[in-house]
Amino acid sequence: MENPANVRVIAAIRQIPPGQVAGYGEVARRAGLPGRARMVARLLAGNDDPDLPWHRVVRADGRIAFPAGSRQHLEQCRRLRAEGVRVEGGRVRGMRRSPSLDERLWGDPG
DNA sequence: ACCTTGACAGCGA
DNA sequence: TTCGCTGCCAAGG
Repeated sequence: MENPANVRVIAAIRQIPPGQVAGYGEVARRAGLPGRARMVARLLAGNDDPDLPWHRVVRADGRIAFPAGSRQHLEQCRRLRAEGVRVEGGRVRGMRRSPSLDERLWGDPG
């Protein structure tokens, strides 16, 4: 990792505790790189560290980014389930979708 | 410099 | 909820 940004992202991914998941954008945000979700994806695509909990990174809607049937998809699903994460139909359950900006600002269900 | 591609995200229909 | 479009950033040809 020559780039400090990449280091931040990797660190953010490592910050994700077992049994929990985070979206790409979420990871980027935590790494102090808002709007760099795709960068996280690129980074993971070229990741070579087996210790990196890449399986805890899913899409914002909780779906696994790999196409169903892919070996990587099975692997991620398998690892998540191994940590007690509920995965159904290639989607992670138990993960609350990020509240809308309005809801977040208003803080009221309306 | 221009266009295409990718483990993405948000909004509207 | 699912599908489609748009916005986004970085890398490769």
